[in-house]
Amino acid sequence: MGITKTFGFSFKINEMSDILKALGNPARLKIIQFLMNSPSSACGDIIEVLPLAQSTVSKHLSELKRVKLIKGKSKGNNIYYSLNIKTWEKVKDFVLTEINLPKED
Amino acid sequence: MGITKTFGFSFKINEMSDILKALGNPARLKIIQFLMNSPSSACGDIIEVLPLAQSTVSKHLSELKRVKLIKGKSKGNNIYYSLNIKTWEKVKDFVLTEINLPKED
DNA sequence: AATAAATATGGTAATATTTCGATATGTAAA
DNA sequence: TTTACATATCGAAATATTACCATATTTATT
Repeated sequence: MGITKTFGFSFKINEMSDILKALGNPARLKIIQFLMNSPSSACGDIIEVLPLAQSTVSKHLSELKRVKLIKGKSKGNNIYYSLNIKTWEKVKDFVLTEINLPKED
Repeated sequence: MGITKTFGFSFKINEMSDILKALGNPARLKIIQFLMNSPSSACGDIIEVLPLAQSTVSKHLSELKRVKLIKGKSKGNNIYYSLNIKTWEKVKDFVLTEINLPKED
């Protein structure tokens, strides 16, 4: 089908998998990494570091905005993107605490 | 297209986004969570906790195996799956250190 | 108001993903 | 070696994703 079943899963699992899916793409992951190193970057600067067309990058930014991993602010002629720390912390918390490693290997 | 560009991205970004993509699905994320709480579970037990057909779960397990998030061991009539700690640690490291949060918000 | 610059959106083609039922394969037991 | 059980694979249909070009929108400047 191509349609992901969400019924029968907890809200938390669905929410987190949605965020992780957004991170599961080279372009989007690189955008996140870029924004970590260069907080509040103009859209144009992000486009520059990616090997993709402007319109493609724009769509990736939209997707990251949708899951609230980033936020954009208009300033003059540009839009400056920055990370949404809250969501990133959510990911960290999930990876670190929600899912606990067993003792053995 | 549906085809993800990997050319122009570092190996690390491509590798990590591949792993994160595998985690970015409710069924697969739940499998991981389940294996955290019940290390070394029989395939059948995993199938039981998911609202999906057996064949569908099998494919999700394959995908998790492909990115080395889990490993399976035959034992008698069953296959027991467990987490691949190394890969999970890789994810944790990436989230914690490769990507550093900026000070500001 | 016209122009320019930055970014988003629409349209579309190619490919990927998810799901299921049916079937195949493997593994142990009778 | 038949039977039963557990798991994987096949085949197919529906939908999703990614990418691009072309164009629209937005915002500031002239």
